[in-house]
Amino acid sequence: MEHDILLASFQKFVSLTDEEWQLASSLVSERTFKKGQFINKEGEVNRFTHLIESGSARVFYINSDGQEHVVQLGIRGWWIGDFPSFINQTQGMLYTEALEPTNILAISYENLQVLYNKAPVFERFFRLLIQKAYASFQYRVLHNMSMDAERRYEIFSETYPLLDQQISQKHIASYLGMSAEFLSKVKKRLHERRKENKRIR
Amino acid sequence: MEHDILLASFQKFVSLTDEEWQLASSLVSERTFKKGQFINKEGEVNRFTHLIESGSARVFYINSDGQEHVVQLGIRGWWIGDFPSFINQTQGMLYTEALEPTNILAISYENLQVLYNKAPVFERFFRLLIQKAYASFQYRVLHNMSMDAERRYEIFSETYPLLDQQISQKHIASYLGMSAEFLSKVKKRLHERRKENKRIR
DNA sequence: CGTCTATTTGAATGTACTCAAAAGCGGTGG
DNA sequence: CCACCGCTTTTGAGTACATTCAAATAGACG
Repeated sequence: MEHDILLASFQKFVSLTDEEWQLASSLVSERTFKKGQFINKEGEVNRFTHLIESGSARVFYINSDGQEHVVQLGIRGWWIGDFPSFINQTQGMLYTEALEPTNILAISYENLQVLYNKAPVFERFFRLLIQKAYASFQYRVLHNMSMDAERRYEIFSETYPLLDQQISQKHIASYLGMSAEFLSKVKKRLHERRKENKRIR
Repeated sequence: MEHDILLASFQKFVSLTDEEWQLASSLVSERTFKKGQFINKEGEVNRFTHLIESGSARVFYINSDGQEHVVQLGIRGWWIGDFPSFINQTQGMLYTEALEPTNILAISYENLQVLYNKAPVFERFFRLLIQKAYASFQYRVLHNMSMDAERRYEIFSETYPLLDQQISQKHIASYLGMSAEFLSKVKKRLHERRKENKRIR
């Protein structure tokens, strides 16, 4: 089916009638990005919210010293972007970049208002999606604040094995709040520990 | 006026008719907490959202090692609590504690639904409030990720001088993601730097 | 195949933490 | 009103976790 990943995403939170699905489907556009291309940039108002159909992307922040900090990672099925900017239609602080050839389903802010007005079920869906994003973000921050680098990576790789496979360690390191070199060392320690455990058993 | 801090808070985002204000005012309850008393605890569903009328409070997280991490601080005029828990009516991860004798205006989740249904302007208000909370939280996390301890405190004390005055350094240190001892050293360094600058001028 | 980027590894460094002790401050009761 | 108690803040010494820099290796892409 066309846009089946979008339907699947909706169905995680709500159920739709055929008409509702047709409506949503008609208001969605498809966008294709090359590796390294920006989906949006700092200072822009994020006019679209994006669902990844294929490929992967990262959302990141550049601080005053020019350092990049990854805020969010996404692969097929994940909604990505600067939520606060999109929701509030305010200037964003973040960049979103395709990490490989990436296909995206996009809904514009205007079309989303149309959806809200014609079918309240979508208001419910996006409210839930945003609430979940907020809660996940909070959860992640609490984890980062309270665990050391090794446990952060351990939990990440168990929670998101697909991300861990598909996305380069450089970006995962930044997402986890450590340098790329240090993640390399962390992984080495973990591997050695696992070998130890095998021998003991 | 009764509950004037609540009216002031509403008026930051929306304007209300007399009827709307009467309605809201009637659905608000007042709650008083002693120093050290918990407004809500981890594992509970946060049934109320709270606006501080007087006093102060902190929202914090206890990790698996028993360490506390302050997520939010509030004084008069601030809404506090575990937003994700209240919005989603799910089990919270956070504690909220009064830091001194504290008076709070509370709206229950049920009363909030009544408000939403009778006067859509409140739906707009709380959507904006939550969006702002999310955006602020994101902003703060990006700051914490990308600045060292000294700049974090410098920006905090400039942005929230009232918090800096009213709340103990122990909790501010935790909010800023550093130990209380280290914040003490940071402040000392800043004072010395300011003396230096005076001499040079 | 060659170039460019990502990853690994090691050494030196640094920022912030822990622990311990002293000093300061505020509240309470005798 | 003063003395004491408990909590917060300050200070110093030692330490640990993670960073930076540099160089070597591996891997991806045209």
